[in-house]
Amino acid sequence: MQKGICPVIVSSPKLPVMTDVAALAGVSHQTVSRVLNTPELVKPDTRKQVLDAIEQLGYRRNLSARALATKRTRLIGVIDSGVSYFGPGHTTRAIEAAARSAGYATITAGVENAGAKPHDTLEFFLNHAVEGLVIVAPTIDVADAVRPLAGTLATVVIATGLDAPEPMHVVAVDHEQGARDATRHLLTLGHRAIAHIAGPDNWFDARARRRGWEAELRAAGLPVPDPIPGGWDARDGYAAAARVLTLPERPTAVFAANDLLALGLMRHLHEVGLRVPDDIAVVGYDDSEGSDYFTPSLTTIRQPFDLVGTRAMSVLVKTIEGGNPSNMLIVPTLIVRESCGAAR
Amino acid sequence: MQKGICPVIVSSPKLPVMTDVAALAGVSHQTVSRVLNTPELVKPDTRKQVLDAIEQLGYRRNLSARALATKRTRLIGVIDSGVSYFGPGHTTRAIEAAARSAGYATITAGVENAGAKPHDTLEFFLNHAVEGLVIVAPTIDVADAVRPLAGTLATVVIATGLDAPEPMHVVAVDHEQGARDATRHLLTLGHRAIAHIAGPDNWFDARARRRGWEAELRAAGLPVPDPIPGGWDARDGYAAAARVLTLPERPTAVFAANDLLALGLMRHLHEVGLRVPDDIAVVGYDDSEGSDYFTPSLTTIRQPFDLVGTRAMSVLVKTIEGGNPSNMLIVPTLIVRESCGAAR
DNA sequence: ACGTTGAGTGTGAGCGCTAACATAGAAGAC
DNA sequence: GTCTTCTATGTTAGCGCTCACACTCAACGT
Repeated sequence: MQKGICPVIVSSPKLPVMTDVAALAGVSHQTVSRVLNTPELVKPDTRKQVLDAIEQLGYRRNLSARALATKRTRLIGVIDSGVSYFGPGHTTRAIEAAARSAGYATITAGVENAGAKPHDTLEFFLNHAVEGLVIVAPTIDVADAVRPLAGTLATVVIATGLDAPEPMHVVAVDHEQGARDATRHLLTLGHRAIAHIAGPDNWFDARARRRGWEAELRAAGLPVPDPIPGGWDARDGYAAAARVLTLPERPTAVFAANDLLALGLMRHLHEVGLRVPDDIAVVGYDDSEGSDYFTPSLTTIRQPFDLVGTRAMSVLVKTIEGGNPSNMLIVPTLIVRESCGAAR
Repeated sequence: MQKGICPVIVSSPKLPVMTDVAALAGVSHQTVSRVLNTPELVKPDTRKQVLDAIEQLGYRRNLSARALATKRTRLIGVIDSGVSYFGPGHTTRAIEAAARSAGYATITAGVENAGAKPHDTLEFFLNHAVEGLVIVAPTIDVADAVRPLAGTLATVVIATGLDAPEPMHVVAVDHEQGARDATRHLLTLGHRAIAHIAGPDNWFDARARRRGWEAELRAAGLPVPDPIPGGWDARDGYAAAARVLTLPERPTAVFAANDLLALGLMRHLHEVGLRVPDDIAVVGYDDSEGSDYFTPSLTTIRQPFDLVGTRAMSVLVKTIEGGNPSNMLIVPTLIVRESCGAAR
């Protein structure tokens, strides 16, 4: 509540424009433009003159004018779930970094935010004339909303097992394989009754993990019980635990669709006096921060989030710039820790 | 490697522009502009004509042209740490949502990403002519890098205890108070030797939490030991545990600067056979996801991340649009759970 | 001597929008 | 009925950049 001089933001005298630079350097505005865009076409002496003038005036080019003239915004839209889950958050950051070094800026918007529908988010991006779209951690409805656009707008989806991937590009993390690895690990340890707590059924990732678990059980000639419906949160895992324990054939191991589910599950098991891994083995997914310090530390599946983000951008940029992006399946890795042991 | 028709992105016939809409509606382009910007100045009949034409053509206005003409980009830069910590991630999402409904788009960039220095990130935002800047979870060096700009660019920092806050605006979460609450809670339970595992010393938040702990101990007439240096990660908490246990006066309680530190600490205590809360009480900070399902569940301090984001945007928008933002101190709340009990 | 090349630079138009002003016509004042 | 006022709309000139093209001048071949 102090009284004082409020440093009002004075509208600066006038930002220098290209012709100002040109005048100072003694060249035409087009030469300045060339120095900025195709420096190799400008004689070194001239170039230096211009660069000095730019420096001296503190000139920055007006990207709006540039976008207007070139019809390219160099903007990329990133759609995420709007919830700060560990994995997607990580990937989004990697995308931003990769975009920036490729000369693009990202505008991010969460779907599910404040009741915003996927359609609104798309509308937002379209208004901003993004040149490409990355969809992180897609749900069915987001994918459906985006699909009609994918023919005209470069689009990359980060997901495995997307039905009808064309005309979207897919950067696939092989969650099905990750889930198989997790399940196989438990099989190798001698477990024969392995339950699964699933993620939200409208997420592609959750479905893929479920499919991997099913496939591996089937490959081992084991019956496949119904997965326990879950979500992504610890409380879902906690709630699912009760159902795990009342399954007709009491499982000796549980594969949870993410680490938080596993945490909630382990908490519940602890409360009812069951020990992990001695009584029930648990495997999570994501290698979330802290999972290595849970008690017991969590066996889990690690995804290379940075790589995923980098790949997504490289595919997107190639698509935008008319290349032919190669496909690549990113395989997550099993991290063995304390939460599973041999079956009794 | 399938051979097939690659659906090349055909450059669309031509996106409709304002004059196309005007022609169809039988008005001038300026009337179209008015319908979009100041609809109340247009006669309802005309307005409907125009709106119908817009609908029919699928017209979207070109924001680059608009920005060029108005000299306003309606872009806001968000600087975050570049690491997906729980709190900042949450806040960033809230900022995005709030910005969108205020008619702005956010471009986010992490500092610390891929060795990018704060200066580069700032350069990036300046090139994009952002109208405002929000700094989430600031470190000393980011604040220092931004300070010189704050006179000319609307800037909001989310932090308490920022030295020389002017001319930046500050949306303050009273972490000092939060830390005092945490510490007082332990004092009330009878603890007299309360250690602190601190966050990274170059984060304002970490410093504020430390100060709160110190202030509360001092107010209780207790000696203030040196805080144990930590970080934000579980492994830092784990490492700090060893130092906690070798403190001259063995603490009966520990206040950790965030939940992950607390988790790492508890893990270590568990390994050496100490029980929480019976042997040592622990309080965390942030109410991170999962902290309510740790074993034991973690007493912690919860911040209203969404509110913080919303407030930050409201202050920023007011600043941009020439208002006089009011200050407000956001107070976090203590969440009591299992990880602390009465001192022995 | 002449055209021919090509490297380096300049000129003018125009991207799609808004701001400022100009205009037309209806409504009201006297 | 004329003058003013107000409402609704049209006209013109940029915003700052890039594109397409025009130009200049040396170097070179014939």
